[in-house]
Amino acid sequence: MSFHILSEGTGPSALVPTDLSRIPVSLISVHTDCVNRRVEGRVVHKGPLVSAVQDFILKAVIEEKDSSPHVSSQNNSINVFLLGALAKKFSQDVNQGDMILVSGFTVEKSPTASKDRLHPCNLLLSGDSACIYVFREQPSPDPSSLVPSKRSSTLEVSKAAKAPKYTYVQLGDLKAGSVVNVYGVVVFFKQPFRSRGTDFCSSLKITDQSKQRTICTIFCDNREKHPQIYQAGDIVRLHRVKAQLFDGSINLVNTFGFSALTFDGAVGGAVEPRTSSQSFHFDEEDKRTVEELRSWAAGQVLFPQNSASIPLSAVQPKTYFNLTCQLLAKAPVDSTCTLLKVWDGTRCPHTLLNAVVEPAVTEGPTSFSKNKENFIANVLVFDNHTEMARQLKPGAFLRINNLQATSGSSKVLGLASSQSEGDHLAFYLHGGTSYGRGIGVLPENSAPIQELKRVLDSFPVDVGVEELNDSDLLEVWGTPPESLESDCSHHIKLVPLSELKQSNPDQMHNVRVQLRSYQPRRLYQALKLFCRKCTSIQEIPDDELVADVFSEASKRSESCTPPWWALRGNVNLPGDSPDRTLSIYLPTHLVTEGKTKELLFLMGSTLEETCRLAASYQNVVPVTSSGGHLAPLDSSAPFLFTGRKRYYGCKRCSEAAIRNPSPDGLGVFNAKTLAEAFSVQLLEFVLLMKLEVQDATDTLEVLIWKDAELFLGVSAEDIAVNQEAQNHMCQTMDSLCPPESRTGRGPWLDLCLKTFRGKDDGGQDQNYYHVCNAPIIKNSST
DNA sequence: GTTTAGGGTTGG
Repeated sequence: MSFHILSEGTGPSALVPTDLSRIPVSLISVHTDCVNRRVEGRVVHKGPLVSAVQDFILKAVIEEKDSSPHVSSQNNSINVFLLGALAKKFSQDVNQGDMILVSGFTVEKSPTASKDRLHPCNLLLSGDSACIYVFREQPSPDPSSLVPSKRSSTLEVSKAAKAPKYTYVQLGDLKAGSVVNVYGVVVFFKQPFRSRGTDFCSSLKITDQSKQRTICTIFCDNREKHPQIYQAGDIVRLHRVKAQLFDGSINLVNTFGFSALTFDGAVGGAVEPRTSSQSFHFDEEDKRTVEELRSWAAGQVLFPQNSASIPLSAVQPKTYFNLTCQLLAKAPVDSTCTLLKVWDGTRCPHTLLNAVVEPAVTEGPTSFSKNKENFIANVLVFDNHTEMARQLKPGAFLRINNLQATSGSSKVLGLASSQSEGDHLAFYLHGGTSYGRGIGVLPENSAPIQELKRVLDSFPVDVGVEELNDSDLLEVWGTPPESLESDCSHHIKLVPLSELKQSNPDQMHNVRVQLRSYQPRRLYQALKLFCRKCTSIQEIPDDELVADVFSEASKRSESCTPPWWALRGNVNLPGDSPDRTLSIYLPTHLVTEGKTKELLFLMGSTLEETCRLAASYQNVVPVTSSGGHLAPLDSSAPFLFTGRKRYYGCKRCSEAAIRNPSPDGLGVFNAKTLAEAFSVQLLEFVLLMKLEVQDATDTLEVLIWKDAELFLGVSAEDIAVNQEAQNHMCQTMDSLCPPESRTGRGPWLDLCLKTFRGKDDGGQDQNYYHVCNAPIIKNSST
């Protein structure tokens, strides 16, 4: 790799490689032989430097001076992707408007050509052969970095090399009819709502140092394109809005080419633009403008106190308020009303309405621990807001504006309450958009949600997850399900083992026993994979087999055209093999958002390399190629690595394919969302053990499965990755079955056992015994 | 090359 800056009027032309033959941008195709070729053009767009493990990525667009009138201008502009150190140098030293010469590039098909209307190919610059020369009229601010040079004879440097410059109008200077760019502090806003036309409409009132308050009405066909206002005090930058006179005052409406950036309004905070725009201009001057607006606003009273959101603990009856909260569950009540169960980690001092709804129509948990129940607020959402409510996913973080706290007996049609009539606070989001009524989904990384999460994270975790029921278990052992009373309890009479053995199947018994031995002795072998769909229990593929799958896949892997939603790049492996470079694919939207650690598709790696990379990414999906497309590995291999965790799919129930994944309601990718996107039936870790127990009368082999986790006090998933959990499991088993004793010096255990009929290996009917709730440990015996 | 809304509370 090499990188040179030449300024006008100086420098040895010897530095410029004259042996490279120039290829016009318009003639570049994927079949172009790129050896000893050069491309020249002006940088018309310079993207942000994006870091991905050890590799940086930067996207730029260069435009070649129109060489022939027959060439359409769209073929004169081409995307250039720079990787590694070159991307970093480019980011530091190249400005929009510079002329550059590149060589040592490769050409690939541009997956975004139809969208960005640029050249059908991309140039890729990475590795040793890649080379960039930068020609600039003005000397660089740092003269020491310049090569003394005279103007190169191989290039013409045009005079007009200015990046587009935006000017901003103060709100006090708006003239009706003009299309302008403005900055302003948000003093009031309405979340996007469906208009009677084709678009969503949002409304904001902004102000600036001119003290003029201006209403902006934004029409966009989807919610994401609207300014992402989280709270009053946010700062917006609007490009291409039209000033209009209405009712004697000037307002602003978006017009063609509209784009919006929004910033948090807190003085001293990072100036980070939020936007759905793929590319936008943002420089030091913009940063200054935001900071000036912030400090100006800090000294003003711009909006009423109640514009802020208040915690549930501060809600007063008969008031309207704004709430920042997390959605826990939701259920439709009727065609005009939806119930949202939300919390913010604080407890409302007033008794809250406790709405009880049909579990069948509830999305999210249908019951909560008694303690948590006290923190949950029921929000009834009416009319136009139910459409938004329908799209919400439990877990999402919300900002609900203009909730009404109604005290007194509240009767909601079709909604049962577990409480007798009385004073209970109910929260209503009435229909309409007056006073900014509406629901907004806030991303997890937003300032209001970061604050909310600090409160929620300190809340004690609920115990008890959805568990497998007994019919699942019976199916696993191929036993026909029959009606079973599941009221296993430790209160029923103790039965000696000898008597138990004589009893009929499908019965529940309580026994008091000691643990004589258990299998597997190597406890990690107790770890299995369970498919909820086909209810099969499967072995975890061993590393040797998985390593083979990776090595086979690596042989088949060849660089392929990235799917439309992804970009291709390389990654240098950290550690001991500096020359090892692997192909990676990153979802484009993550790259443009700078979220390059969240999800990576990795090609051609070994198992060991995949594990190493998984340490620095949140989600690593190993891929190979098939017919020029990304494809998953054989399903014996984990389809996903997150940190030390590996996730497997069920061979029988998956139809795996690599597709564009969407994050969950919180904007994050996890095993569940990825499995869904790739049609992978996720396997769960479970523990399966055989215990040999004894009492004074007999010995018996029993199976323990779903309660093994309770028994051992660890989760199967933790056992899979966590040495501490494994140690804990060993210690527990040692204490229940002391290794020096084969005769029962361990504690007595009260177990509930269920008998069922199954087939043994030889196909013979046999009684099996299953531990069907968490054993109670009695005092140590002698 | 521009329809939609045009802040300000019925209440379930």
